[in-house]
Formats: sequence, structure tokens, C-alpha cells
Amino acid sequence: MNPSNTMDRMAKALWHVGHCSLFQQLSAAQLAQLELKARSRIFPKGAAIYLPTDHADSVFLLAEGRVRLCSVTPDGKQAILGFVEPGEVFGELALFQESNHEERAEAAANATVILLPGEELREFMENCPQLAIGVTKLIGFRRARIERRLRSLLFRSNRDRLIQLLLELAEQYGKKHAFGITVGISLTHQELASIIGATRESVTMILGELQSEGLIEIARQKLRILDLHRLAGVVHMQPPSVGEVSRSESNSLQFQMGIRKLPEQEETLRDSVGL
Amino acid sequence: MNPSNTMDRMAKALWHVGHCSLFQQLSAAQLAQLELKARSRIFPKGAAIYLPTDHADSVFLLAEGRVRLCSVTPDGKQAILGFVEPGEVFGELALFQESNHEERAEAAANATVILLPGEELREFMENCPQLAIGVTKLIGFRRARIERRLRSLLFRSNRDRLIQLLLELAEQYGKKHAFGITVGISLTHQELASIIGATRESVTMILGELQSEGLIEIARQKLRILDLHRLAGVVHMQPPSVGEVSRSESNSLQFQMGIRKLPEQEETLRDSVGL
DNA sequence: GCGCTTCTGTAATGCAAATTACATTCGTAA
DNA sequence: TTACGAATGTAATTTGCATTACAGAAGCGC
Repeated sequence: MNPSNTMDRMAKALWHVGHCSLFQQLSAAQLAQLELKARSRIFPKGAAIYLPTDHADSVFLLAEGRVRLCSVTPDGKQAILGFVEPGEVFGELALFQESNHEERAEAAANATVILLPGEELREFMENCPQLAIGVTKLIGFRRARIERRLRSLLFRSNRDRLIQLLLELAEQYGKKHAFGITVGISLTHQELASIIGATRESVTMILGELQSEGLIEIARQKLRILDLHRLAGVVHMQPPSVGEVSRSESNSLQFQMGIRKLPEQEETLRDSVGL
Repeated sequence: MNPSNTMDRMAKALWHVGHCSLFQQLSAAQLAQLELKARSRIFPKGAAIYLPTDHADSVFLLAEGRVRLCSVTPDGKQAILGFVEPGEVFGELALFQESNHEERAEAAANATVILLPGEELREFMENCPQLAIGVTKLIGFRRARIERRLRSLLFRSNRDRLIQLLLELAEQYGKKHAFGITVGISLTHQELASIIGATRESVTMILGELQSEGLIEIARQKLRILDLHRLAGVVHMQPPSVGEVSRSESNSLQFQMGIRKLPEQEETLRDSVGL
């Protein structure tokens, strides 16, 4: 690691910290101080950023790439808790829990991550209530999402959960087209399954059904929703709004929690994120 | 509502707010100011404190009684998210979400509740970072719990979830006895089921099995755990510590999330809370 | 191109748990 | 004490999904 390399990374860290919505509250001086402590790291696709055993005392800010948060059981079952998109913070619970992480974060694509020492952040929060409130909002927002996912696991069938997920994907990555909406992210059936808490086979079957019902259309990785309203109707929801520009809300960490069997090898999010 | 009654209530509110761990951070002056805005209300057993539709902009502090948080579907399925014990805060997500509550809070026993206007609290948080950090910790703590519950729903069987719940109850309400641990709270099978996300019948059967395996003993509402270690072993967990005094940690909001069919009538937590 | 792996599709079988349908006991208010 | 609703116990039946087991297709490095 030569000096210029280090400088480059630090410069990047500075830029990204300043542009993360969570830190908008800080004054220029504070930002500079925080950035002094920030360190940036690059993780190749598939690499683990932290493990459930790590006693991490750092908060992470994703600069580039995509990160997957998942939970794994000793016997190899795995669930995807959510994805982190650039500009988002993750691992934020370590800020206060004096315990270890309870999940695993891995780079779903080559990822540049900025590490912010928890110690520092806590100090900043004490001096800057705005920041503290921002963090509270963030954690609360994600808690609300998890509660929703919990509910859907309790109350809804595999099929309904998958449909719900498709609707969320449409809202997040959807782009209106001549006929229907094309979803600009491609996930494998296995990943969809891990998100909603089902098996790969179930997802394959359900997608097939939905297609033959004329609700969606699948052509090699490309998913298109033909009848948004009818789809939303099935699960008794309002059809989400799908913009031309989309990417509705950047407060991500989306998706439901799911389960999947870990086949002993890396599984990766396809990189092609159209749109 | 005559004046003296009002005064009485306000005095109570004052006392309780001052004694809630969350508000220890505030100075005497701040406390007094907050208390000016606090209002206390009494809810009879079974009454709803807030509904999923309420646009509540208040945080609640339970002074006396017990509150149940649950989630209900349009078709009558119901899940218990957790219970609130005296001294604990609830409804805290409303502090920031500009939306409605997503759950329902009802008095599981006659309950005295102190209402703190969200507007006020937000102001206090801006002036007192300690308070903001306290709130963050609280929300984060509960989020971590929910994530654990989600995992157990995904990865564990009905049986294992029930055992886990029994262990938690032992830790919270357990009291060491000559042989085994008596659990000082009595919940109906239906309630246990709603907490772990199973049906009443399943719970009845599993409890029966556990009894015939010599792990527990049930005699009219009274649950006794005979072999804590073996029980914990079944679910691959460390046996929880059970004090003579117990009530380990007051940061409650315990239990897993569950499901149950709402039989169109009130269901109440038995009042007898031994210990 | 070829061969490899990763993904997708399909179908039979198994199983945990919900559903349904009662019988019994308990608690408690009349 | 009786009577009634609530809580518990048990069992047969159904079902949603996981499991298991392949076979074909698509992507990709060589």
C-alpha cells in the first residue's frame, strides 16, 4: 500500500462521507474531523465485510458496489436480510450493542466501503443531536421494515410473498415500458427464494404460474410485469408507483428476509443492474 | 373528571416520567418541563391504546399494568409482537415515522399510561443528545430482538420456537425452586401460540410431549421447567441464567412474534403474575 | 467450438403443521 | 351448586412446501 494509494482512498472517503445524507447535518469542521478517522477499503465481489462473530465497532458506509446482508445457520441455511446500495450506511446496530454482529455482510459486487469508528461516531452524536436523530430515524425506519417482513412471513403464503417482492422490485428498479414494466435488476431464483424465505424450486414454480396467468413475462433474466394492477390485487395492495426514473427512495435496505440452502459455494448477485 | 382527580394523575405522571430509565438523562428542569406536557390515562383491561390506523404522534410510557402489542390481519389472524411491562416505553416508532402505527396496543391488564407528545420529545432530543442516544439504543435493541425472532421463524420448527420461548420466560419470570424453575407468568396456550407463530393445537401437543419427556411439568396454568439444561440443549442454546429475584433486564418487549386466529372475542393475559 | 458450471424447469414423495371436529376440564359468575 | 364460557386435550384429514432427484438450457472460460 503506497502513500499515493492511501491518499487517494482517503480523498474518496472524504468525498463520500460528505455526500451521505446521514452526515449532511455536520458542519464542515466536524466533517473534516470525522474524515480524519475514516478509512476506506475495497472488497472484491464475494468477500465478507463482516461476520456474525466479529466484534465490529465500526459503522460502514457503502461508496460503490452493492452489499448483501445475510443470516446463516450452522447447518448451512441462509437468508438474505437485504441489500445495501451506494450511499447507504450499514452495520449501524454495532454502534450501541456491545455485542457482536448478528448477521453477515458480503460484497455482492466489488465494493468500496468506508469504515467509521463507532467510538468517534458516538462522540459526534453527543455533540450533534441532529446526527443522533438521523441515526435514530435510520434504525427506526429499518426496524419498521423488518416488522413488515415478519408480518408477511407470518401471514402470507409463499406465492403472496413472492408477488409482494416483485411489486417492491418494480417500485425500486422498475421502468415503465410500452407494455408493462421491466424490472431493471436480475436476481436468480435462488436469490428471490432467499429473500422471501422459500426454496428455489418453489420460486421457479410460482414464477411459471404467474407467467401462464399472464401476469408477468420472463425471458432470460429479464422480468417484465404485464399487469401491475392485477398483481397488486392478488395480495390486496395498492399498486406501487413506478416512475420513468424510479429508484423512489434511497433509504433502502429493502426486501424481505428469506431462507435458502447454502450449496457450499459462493452465490453472487448478477452485476447487470439495468436502468 | 374533577380537578383533584386531574392533579392526582399529573402527580403520578411526574413521578413515573422521572423514574423511567430513558429520562434519567434529563435535568430536573427539563423533567419538569416535559412533565408539564405529559398526560396520564387509564385503560381498562382489554381496551385499545392505539390502533394500526391511528396517526399517533405520542410516545407512551407504561406506569402500571401490562400492555400487549399485536398485529392483526383483515381476516382475523393475530400475532403478538410483545408485551410491555411497567416502566417501559412503547409506540416509540411514531416519534419519527410520519405515518400511522403498524400495530395495535391494548391493555392486557388495567393499565395506567403516560402520554408524551412526540413534538415535545423531539425538541428535547435536539437539546439533549443523551436522550437522543437513549432512544436510539432502545429502538436498536428492539430491532435486534425482532431480527432474532425473524430468524427463528425462518430457521426453526414450531417445537424449537416454543422451547426457546419457554427459556425466555424462564429467564424473565423464572424463579428457582427445589426442583426446577417455576415460571411466574401464566399465558394460555393460545397466547403462547400467537407469540411463536403457531396454532393453539400445536402448542398443546408440544407441551404435552415436553411433559412426557420429563422436561417440563404443567399443573393448571403453572409451568415448571424440570431440566433447564436439557431443554436448552435441544435448541442448541446456553441455558439462561435464572435468578432467585429474576426479572433480569428491564429493557423488555420480549417474546417472539406469533400468529393466531382471532376468535372474534377479547383475549386477555391472565392477571396472576406470580413472583 | 467444447466442456464446465451455474441456472432453470418439472415432477414424485415426504412431512410438519394447519385445519377440522370434537370431548373434557376448569374457572367463575349467577 | 349449577351453568356457562373459556381453556385444554386428542385425533383424523388436508395441505402447503420442503425434499429429492433429475434433465435441459444458458452463460463462460479455454
